Amino acid sequence: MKQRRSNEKEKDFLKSYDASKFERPSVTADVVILTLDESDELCILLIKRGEHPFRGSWAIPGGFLHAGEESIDEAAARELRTETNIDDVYLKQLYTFGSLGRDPRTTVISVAYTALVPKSRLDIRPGDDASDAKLFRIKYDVNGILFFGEDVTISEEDLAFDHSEIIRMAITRLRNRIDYEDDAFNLLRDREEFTISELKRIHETIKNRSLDLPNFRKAFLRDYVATGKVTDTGKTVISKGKPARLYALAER
Amino acid sequence: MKQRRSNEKEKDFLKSYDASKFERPSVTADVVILTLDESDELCILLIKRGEHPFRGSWAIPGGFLHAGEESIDEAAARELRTETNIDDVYLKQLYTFGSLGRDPRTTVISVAYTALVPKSRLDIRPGDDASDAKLFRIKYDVNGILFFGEDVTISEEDLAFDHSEIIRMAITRLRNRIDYEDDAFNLLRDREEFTISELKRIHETIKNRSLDLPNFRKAFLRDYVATGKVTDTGKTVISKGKPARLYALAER
DNA sequence: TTAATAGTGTCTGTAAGACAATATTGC
DNA sequence: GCAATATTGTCTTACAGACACTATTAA
Repeated sequence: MKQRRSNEKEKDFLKSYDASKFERPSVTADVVILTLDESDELCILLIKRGEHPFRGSWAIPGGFLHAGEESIDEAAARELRTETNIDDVYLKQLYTFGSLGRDPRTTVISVAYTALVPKSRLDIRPGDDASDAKLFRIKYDVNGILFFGEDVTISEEDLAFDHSEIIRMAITRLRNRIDYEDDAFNLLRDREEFTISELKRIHETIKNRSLDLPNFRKAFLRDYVATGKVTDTGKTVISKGKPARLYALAER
Repeated sequence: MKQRRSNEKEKDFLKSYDASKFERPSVTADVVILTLDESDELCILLIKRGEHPFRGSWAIPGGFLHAGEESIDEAAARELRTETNIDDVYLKQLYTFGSLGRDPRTTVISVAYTALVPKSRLDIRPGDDASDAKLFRIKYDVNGILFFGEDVTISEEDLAFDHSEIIRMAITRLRNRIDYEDDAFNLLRDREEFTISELKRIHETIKNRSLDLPNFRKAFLRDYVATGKVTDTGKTVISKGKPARLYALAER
């Protein structure tokens, strides 16, 4: 026991003094990129891995931290940019995943981020380590989440690594945040003007349940219009019934 | 080895294939260990660093991940055990800090955790990399947080690395969680039985503001007693005024 | 008795949710 | 006119907070 303790001690000393002498884990920044399609359904960007491990499996985009050259937040932004050509959107750290064996190669610590992106700004292109990149519609099933691509449908178990866990956490977090943060607007920021019904539909998508329009409207007027976060444009738009009033994000 | 198509591509390939050829960051698990003292004031365990960098400065306990031997959660638990001889308490991941230059040596990614511990279970002993370890009372000041030790008082700026930021985030998170999670009980779990006033005082400490006892009581009865999480022992305890009823955590 | 603490009751304002009723458009 | 959608209004319930009031102990 004593002996073991002094071994420990030397290891710690050397580690803090010259960390390069010791095995270090790899660190990746992985990004759950969410958007809404034309029907206001929730979509996620997945890439098809071009390299081992999990070559050929779908995964969320991510890549190794360029240690010394960038912060972990910058690594996440770089991954987002690489995959979608987007800068400057909602991008927040989600959680860090570091179970043993989550990567079959070696110890990989994955710092996961969530990005909320207006679809119109997406310019999808597979990064160097991917053979394909696609948007998938997210649907819920008794067995979990299904991902509907244009020509493929995959389930949670098909995803590489523990990415299904990461995605589930991202969706849960978004659901919990949407009531008291302005996240929904980040998903539609390209839409200059919008109606209450449109915003309600987005909330319904994220929460995966239907909402009462009169009550939603009441809360919207109280929390966004009365507080000045959103302004009434005075304009209306006509679709099938009574014209709806158009609102817009207030200037900042 | 593949043909060189672009520097980026080759870099990525090698990184994913043989990550040891590339510079990796060091990863640490750091733990904000919080407890309450006899006066129900919030305290934090800080260690005095015995090694460079920041040798001699106070810091939260932490250490390098033993890559391949433990998960990041296990590393945090190990750090907690090393410093306090405690296992099996509230220990949750807080946030991951990975700014450039947060450690002067090299890139260090720090996965921070929060531990809530009953003081009676604390058995403080400096780890191998520390020359001292002490509890400090947390006090708020116009300039930030002050830490009162038995014979030292330090301020946020005296802390090593970005540990003041980590501590502030831990306290903020605890404050936001205490209303809808049962965290407060984890800070007093050794106290078998407790009165409503005692629990209220803990909430006041964490929120750093005074609460109304009748209203606190109402919420306590509704959220804890009526739901069965806490049982009324039927006993009372006398101090200075009317005897107070004793409650206890329900058996699990 | 008084001081101190515990506990009860009441009132107000606000928010969530169910849902009825009305308004304005295209057809 | 009718169907569809938007908007307004009403009612109930729940919770937060302020605060008056009562209860029970020690000294």
